[in-house]
Amino acid sequence: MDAITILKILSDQTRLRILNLLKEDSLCVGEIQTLLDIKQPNASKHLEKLKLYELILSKKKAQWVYYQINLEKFEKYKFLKDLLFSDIKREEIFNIDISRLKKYKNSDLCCQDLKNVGFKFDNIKFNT
Amino acid sequence: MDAITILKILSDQTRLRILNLLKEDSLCVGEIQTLLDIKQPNASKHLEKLKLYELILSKKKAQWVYYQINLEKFEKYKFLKDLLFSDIKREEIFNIDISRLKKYKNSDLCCQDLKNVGFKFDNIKFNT
DNA sequence: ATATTATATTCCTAAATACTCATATAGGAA
DNA sequence: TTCCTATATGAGTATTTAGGAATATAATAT
Repeated sequence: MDAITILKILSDQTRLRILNLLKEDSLCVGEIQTLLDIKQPNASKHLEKLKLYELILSKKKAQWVYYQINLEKFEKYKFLKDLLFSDIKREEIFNIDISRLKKYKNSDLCCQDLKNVGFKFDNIKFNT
Repeated sequence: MDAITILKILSDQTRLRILNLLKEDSLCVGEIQTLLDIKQPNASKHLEKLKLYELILSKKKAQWVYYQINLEKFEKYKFLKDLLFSDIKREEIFNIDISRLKKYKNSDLCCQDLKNVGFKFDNIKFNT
């Protein structure tokens, strides 16, 4: 696995948004799909690619598949840390995604609820 | 200019090889073309792209155009430093390119000579 | 069993892009 | 001027790839 391959994987906005979320927390496909407001097959395919090149790991729990960052890769390729934990923080889209993630985590919604709410999520007021 | 754009620019082996050379020294098109053993229009186009996104700067001297790293970008995007000065050093192709560059710099060849020698450069013994 | 939900996969299309060849531009030398 | 060299640009091609729609697989629930 060389640097070029990793750069190619990263140079897609959807995948970078996914990694940006996963660096905060482990998430299942449906959560990612809703938080980023993308189609399910699209989310699944990007996750497959990220997993194929070992940037993320997966764990199946019942019918859900949870994905998480693979810290090993982040230790090997040092540029990944600066990129995800520092450089992209200046860009709005990644901050918005994190806000939505935090709003979700602070709510009492579960994965299924979130999927039902969909991208109307932003307009919901929570009592937490 | 966002991180994705920069990642797209970097996720091409030829461009990364060019940046790898330029991080060592300022070079003209013909030198890059020969050191990397690629066609002239190809070198020119990659350099144009790197320049368009301000990863490199150019300076014209007579009929030669010299390109150099744009350090400003490397200050702004911290991941660039780790990538170029640390992560890719583990990969053979980038080390070979640097070796050829050093061999050239230690010789008394100039840009024109190098172009004439072409990729037979590797077999030449220098008396320096 | 059937129904429902979560995720993955297949097929297709549209867009992006790296490369080559041929040519154009621009500068220097004779 | 003409010739030669350095670099840039244009046209054409081939490959890659992100995304959507439809479908398949897998697990749970009733």
